[in-house]
Amino acid sequence: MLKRERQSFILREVNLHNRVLSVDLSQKMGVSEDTIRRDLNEMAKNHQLIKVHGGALSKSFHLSDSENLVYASSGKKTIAHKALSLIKNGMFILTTGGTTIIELAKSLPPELNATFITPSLPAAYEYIHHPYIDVIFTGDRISKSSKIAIGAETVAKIKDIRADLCFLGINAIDADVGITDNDWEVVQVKKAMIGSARQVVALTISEKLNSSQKIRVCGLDKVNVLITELDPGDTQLEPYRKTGMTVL
Amino acid sequence: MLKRERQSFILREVNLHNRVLSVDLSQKMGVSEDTIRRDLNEMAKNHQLIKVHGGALSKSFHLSDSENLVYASSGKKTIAHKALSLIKNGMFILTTGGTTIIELAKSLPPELNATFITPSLPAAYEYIHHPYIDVIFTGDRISKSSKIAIGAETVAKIKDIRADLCFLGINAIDADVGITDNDWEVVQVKKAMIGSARQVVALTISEKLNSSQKIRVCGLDKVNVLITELDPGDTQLEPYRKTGMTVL
DNA sequence: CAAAATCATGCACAAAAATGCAAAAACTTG
DNA sequence: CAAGTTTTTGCATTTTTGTGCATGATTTTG
Repeated sequence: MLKRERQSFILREVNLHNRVLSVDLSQKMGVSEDTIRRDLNEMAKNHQLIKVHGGALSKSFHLSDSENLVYASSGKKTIAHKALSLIKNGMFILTTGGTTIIELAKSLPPELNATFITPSLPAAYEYIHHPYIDVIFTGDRISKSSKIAIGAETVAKIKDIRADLCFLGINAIDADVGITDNDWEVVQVKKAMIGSARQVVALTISEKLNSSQKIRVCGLDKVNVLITELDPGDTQLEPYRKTGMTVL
Repeated sequence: MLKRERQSFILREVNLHNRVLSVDLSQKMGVSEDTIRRDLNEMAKNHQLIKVHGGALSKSFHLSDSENLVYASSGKKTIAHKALSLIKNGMFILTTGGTTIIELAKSLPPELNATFITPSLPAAYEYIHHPYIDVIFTGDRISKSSKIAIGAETVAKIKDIRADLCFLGINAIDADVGITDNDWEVVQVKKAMIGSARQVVALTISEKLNSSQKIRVCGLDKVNVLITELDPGDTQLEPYRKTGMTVL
């Protein structure tokens, strides 16, 4: 059994049962527990599941608000603040989900009047609490792990839209490889969003710069603006500035 | 049971009941009280709950000035509890939004495995946090006032469904007039939901009995079950029992 | 204040994880 | 396809983590 096969089996298993034990997996596939542990650690780093002592839990398992809160912190606030400058009244704006985008949603000024379109349930939930913003939620079936709507209908609906702006919360970005992610369905949705917007804005904390995942979302040529918590002149951003995109 | 699972269960339990006793938890999960104590201490350090002698309290219990809130929602908790008895594994369940339904969503047992279909954004947001439940959100444009999806597409989507159960959070009910509401668009959606379910369950606090609004949703002949916080034998419910519906 | 319940602490033991290392498998590349 | 390189895997060893139990301290309650 190849590593890839094994990992995709693990992913199926964990999403099906919501939890797996290293011992069980080791036995089921006839490899040592060490190997399973290494797989689980790798998959945890790719945000495919949550590693815990003794096994792993599905991403949809709700816990660690504290971790999320700590993790969000000031960097994401800085990013949100920079992103706000791009938003004008009357705009149609596509957004993904993700903690950075949620932070942005929470920072929207109360007098803003715009239409937000998103496949992310948590994002929609934030937007709906805003006094003026119109919210359009695309699609019906909602993926538990990513909490966004996925599938053909969502993609089709997004393709019917011509938005002014697309805010993309991203998982990994690299000057050569471009933007990558690790969930095929999510990538399909993101691709559709990129195709439907006049201007694409990528938001990310600097930690994710120069990293890459298994599935490609798009090349950097599609990205018009990159926003991180760093100073735009920071050397880490040099390779991205060179591609001609705006760096904020 | 893994440590994280246990803690997640505790969190759910404490948020649901506002307080937990170490002894109960220890028994429910078959671990020693020491372990529970250690969990509670750890969770307290992470600000997930408040540790007290003998158990723990919910954070929200302490934050919001309790008394009023708890009493106001205690009726709804009773209703939610009664409604739970109608839900079986594997069911397809349509629900509206509204505070009563949200209370129900929060009370769903963690091991439940069912599909919930709703046009309500807050309801979907609750369902998605549950470990097993599948969530389908109907429709795209979301009305700000009611926070539910409205319009032709939503109605069309609901009409394509054959659900086992429809939980209807209602605004006004009267033995003669039936169920009424005050938002035309919302009524259209509710009508579609009633038409798409094998069994219709109306949930309401007794306060709304014998009242009516401007727009009619349906007659009582369409309602199979009525749930209030009152005892089923209460005289206030007499007129409804007479129509032949089940009163819980 | 005294009995009962609850808690903190240290300890023991088992399960799981990290680490370093060598063998095996999978891939490059000429 | 064969030799060399990289990746993957299993094993032995050490460390860490999770759990229960005993003991004595502390808090609650009647």
